[in-house]
Amino acid sequence: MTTLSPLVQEFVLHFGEMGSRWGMNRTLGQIYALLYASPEPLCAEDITAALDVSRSNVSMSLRELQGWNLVLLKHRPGDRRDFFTTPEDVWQIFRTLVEERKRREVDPTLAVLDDLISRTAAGEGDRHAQARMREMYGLIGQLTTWYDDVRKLDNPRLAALLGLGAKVTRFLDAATRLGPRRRASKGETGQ
Amino acid sequence: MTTLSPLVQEFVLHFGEMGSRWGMNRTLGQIYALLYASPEPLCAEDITAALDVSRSNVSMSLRELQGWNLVLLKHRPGDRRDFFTTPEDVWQIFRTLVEERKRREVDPTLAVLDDLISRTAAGEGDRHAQARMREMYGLIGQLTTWYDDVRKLDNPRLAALLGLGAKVTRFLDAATRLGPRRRASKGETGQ
DNA sequence: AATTCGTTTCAGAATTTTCTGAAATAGCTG
DNA sequence: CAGCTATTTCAGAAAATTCTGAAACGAATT
Repeated sequence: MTTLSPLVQEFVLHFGEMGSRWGMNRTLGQIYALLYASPEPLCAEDITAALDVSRSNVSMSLRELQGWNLVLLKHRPGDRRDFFTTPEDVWQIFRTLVEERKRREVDPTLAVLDDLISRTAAGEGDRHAQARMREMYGLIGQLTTWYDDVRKLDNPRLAALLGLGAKVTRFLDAATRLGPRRRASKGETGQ
Repeated sequence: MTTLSPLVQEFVLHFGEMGSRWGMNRTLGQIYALLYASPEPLCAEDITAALDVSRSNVSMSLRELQGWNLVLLKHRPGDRRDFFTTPEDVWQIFRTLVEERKRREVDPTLAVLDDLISRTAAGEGDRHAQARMREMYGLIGQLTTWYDDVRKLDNPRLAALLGLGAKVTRFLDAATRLGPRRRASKGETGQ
């Protein structure tokens, strides 16, 4: 990793560390960061040199990152090597990331809950457990349908939604007739 | 794990597997699931028996789950053992979970980006890298301020926001004067 | 102050995940 | 098709994480 400027190097190392927390691994995070920060596409050999990891590791990681849609393949005329970049639009990257995490972290759970809830309960304990599972299923279901809606927004509208922030309550109150904001009463956490 | 009904057992095992994908580990996930599904609080010994993991592992994991605010300590009169449950309100659990992930996954990155952006660039490459970092910083910043706003909503209002789903565009268009929904034009991905 | 019951700590064992290097594969080019 | 260059695969090495058992600790009780 000797050819990188200290600035980029720190960026890359940080993403390496975060990689593990984001369901990737160190190399995946580092490669992504390197490509993200690089002004032009890099080939596998460049990456090997820059990060000082084995050529095969780079190859496997690039393949996986392509599976995540987080890196793109580019070709140069008269050069048969593969070059790689990250998508330009950070919003698109964000959408991809969320989509991917939903697929890996949420969907399987939803499927299991759906199955378990429909089983016939064997006793009082099961009955209670199923009630709890239904609560969880309901919550996750609401979140995912909301997400499915929001996901369809184009970038300007998504940005607008984010920009709205707290002001969204005004519309909510108007739309749902909850009336003006009350003090939290017993039984509501209020946050 | 012989004393659990098949239904609860499957639930527990699934959460064990998912645990790893959610930044926990298997035992953490299993204990949480067990407590979540259980009709009443359990003590550490109960958990050891139910999951067939070592007593010390249960102890450490309970401590960590308390750190995540995902399990609560309960006491019974005339019994000096500690008993544990999960918070009742699934919304609260969800809030906790998101908060915790933000703290672990987002905040550190934001701090690093903030630092790196303010450094003086050593060359053209650094200049480009910093521009990219600013893009990323801007996106994450927007997301977190939005989150900070939404987090303050009480449960009914949060539910209302979710219920709104796609209809939110109407308010957005009204609020931002973007005009009626257009076809995506060049430079917008549209999703 | 010794006993009992419950909890915590921590070194190292067991397991899982990640990474490497050597060999296989694939696809041009002359 | 022989010779290159670039890429991929995969068994096992290396590293990181998770788990255990034995011992320490703490606090109430006799």
